[in-house]
Amino acid sequence: MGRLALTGMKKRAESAGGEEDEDALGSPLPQDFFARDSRAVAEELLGATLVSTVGRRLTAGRIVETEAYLGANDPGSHASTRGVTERNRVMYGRPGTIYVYFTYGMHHMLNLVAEREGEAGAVLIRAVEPIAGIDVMVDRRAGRAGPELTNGPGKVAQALGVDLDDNGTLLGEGRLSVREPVAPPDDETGVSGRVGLSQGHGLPLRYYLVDNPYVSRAKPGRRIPKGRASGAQGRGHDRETR
DNA sequence: CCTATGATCCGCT
DNA sequence: GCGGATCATAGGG
Repeated sequence: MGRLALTGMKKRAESAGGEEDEDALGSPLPQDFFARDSRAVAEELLGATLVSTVGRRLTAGRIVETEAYLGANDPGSHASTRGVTERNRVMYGRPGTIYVYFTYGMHHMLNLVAEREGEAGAVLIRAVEPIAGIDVMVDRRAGRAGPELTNGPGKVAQALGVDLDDNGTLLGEGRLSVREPVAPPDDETGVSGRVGLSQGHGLPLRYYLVDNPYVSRAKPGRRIPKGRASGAQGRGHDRETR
């Protein structure tokens, strides 16, 4: 929970488009990173930095909560059973593509496409810890501050200015990019069922940094032993209450 | 602290 | 028409 917050970020981003300041946030994750099993991508995105330059304003946050969405076998996924549709076709596209959809008549959901071309898979960004451009985020979030700023998928999209214009674009080529973790994440990772689904909520596909204050909500989960690869198996009786 | 409910569009059946 | 990978608010304990 090191406060690496770059509080005094110069407002040069507004005039220059943010290029210089962006580079200080770390090197972009390679495309290969996303060309893997959605669960591995979801787990390893924890600690990475999500950067937005929407509206020529730089905002960035550390990813602290994700969910994996799979293909036909996943009843909670937009790519479940039914085939390719206008909305979900991005999920079948190139790894590293941004998938944004609009729901509940008012919220945008930000996902990053995984797996490989032709196979559906994506990772929902559920929560981030603000790193840069906090004043901008507060503005976009109607004055809210603290965890309320970005502790939910709709809040993340709003704070970073993400909308349907980003849908189908590639990370690094548009207004969004993801950077390698600044420091090795020493936080423990937890896994639990996904949030808000009517189907498929039992599958352990939600990943989060244990005890991070920006994680959206407590849910029964288990801790992943340090150094282990993505563990989708096994059920624990641990409670992650907070 | 908690649970309940309304808001408000669009994609899909 | 229905219901949603949600959020903010109102109300009760």
